[in-house]
Amino acid sequence: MEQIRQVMKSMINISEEELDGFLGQAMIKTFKRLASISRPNKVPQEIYFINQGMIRVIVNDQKGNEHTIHFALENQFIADYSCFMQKQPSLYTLQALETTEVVVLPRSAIEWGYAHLKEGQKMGRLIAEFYFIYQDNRIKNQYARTAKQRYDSITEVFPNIHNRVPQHMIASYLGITPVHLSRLKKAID
Amino acid sequence: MEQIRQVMKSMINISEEELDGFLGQAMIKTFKRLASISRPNKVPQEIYFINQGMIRVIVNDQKGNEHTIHFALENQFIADYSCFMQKQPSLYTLQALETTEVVVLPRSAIEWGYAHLKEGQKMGRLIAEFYFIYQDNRIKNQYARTAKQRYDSITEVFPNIHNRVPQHMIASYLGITPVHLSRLKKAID
DNA sequence: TGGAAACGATAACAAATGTTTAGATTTTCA
DNA sequence: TGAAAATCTAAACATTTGTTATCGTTTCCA
Repeated sequence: MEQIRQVMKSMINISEEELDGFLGQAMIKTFKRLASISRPNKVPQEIYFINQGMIRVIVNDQKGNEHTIHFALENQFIADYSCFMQKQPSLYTLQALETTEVVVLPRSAIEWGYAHLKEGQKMGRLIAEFYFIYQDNRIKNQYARTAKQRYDSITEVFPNIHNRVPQHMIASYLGITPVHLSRLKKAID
Repeated sequence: MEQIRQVMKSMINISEEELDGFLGQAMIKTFKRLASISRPNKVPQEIYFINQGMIRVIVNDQKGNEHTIHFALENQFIADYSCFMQKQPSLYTLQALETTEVVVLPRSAIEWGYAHLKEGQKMGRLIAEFYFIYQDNRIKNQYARTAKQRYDSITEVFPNIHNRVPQHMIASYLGITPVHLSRLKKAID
């Protein structure tokens, strides 16, 4: 649990004792490539912290088509955070794209943290704000940039993604078809 | 300042004395229809709470086209929150769509709240989480729904919008042209 | 309150994007 | 390691969406 300790210490003032108390409620799990870490239709009860590997967040539309909402990388927290907070059935699938090791934080641990960590609320605020900024950027780019421009700058957000993720999943993330992405790459802007 | 008091009391445990201290640092401003409340290229130093009226959040692309990112309604907090937090020059314009009265919360008041209100951090967390959920929904819908479906359900998020906002601004929010929206409305799904 | 500007529908045409199919190459994993 | 599956490009065609222009109607505000 060394990685998550470092990340938490970089975000808030927290003692070793507090960290012990918090992480004592967590456990480590490993998922194989393409395994589902979380599935739709049940209320999410866990938040994950990625030690190693990579997670893809997927939503399915009515026609059954998969759309890639997000990629989560090492040292990041990930969950269907929206449904977790609202205690609603999830719409997302969390899928391991590689052999992936995560720290599992159950809801009870999160609630314990808000109640007992001196800066627990601040930690929650910072994580929410981090994802708010990420999403705000996404939405901004969706309006103000073309798919080609978003493709060309994708490594700013997901470094090394081209070596870790097949191109059709990047197309899915960009909201276009794989065929169209193949065309865009070839195009002279 | 009665409205913002009620909203804050509904979010956190806060005493009248704390509210007095916090709101003593705020002031009320009124903007005329189509006036700019905040402009791009300077670091946002204020967060607004809408007493009366309506605010449109706009981003401009390289070609100078306007895109409507968001509509903010009565009893909501609004700002270029992303740039406010990062202390970066804003990319957004905040425009009053009607005569609009706001409570202005300067950065110093926000920082004072985090430091001195017993549940100031929690208040910050709840606001960030509220907007996170809103954005998550937007992104989800962008992937899993057509523009027509998003148009048909827009009043779930912005009640009464059709009586308050011209259709071409709704098209702009949906990310399509006004001509195309006019076509979609007529189409039999 | 009256003239100017904004607004929304529509049509014709252009451009962007999706769909389907095929084929060559690479990757996976039993 | 070798057969099966996945991946990427390409082309032809279909569909969706954007662009431009026009024309009544409504709204705005000096």
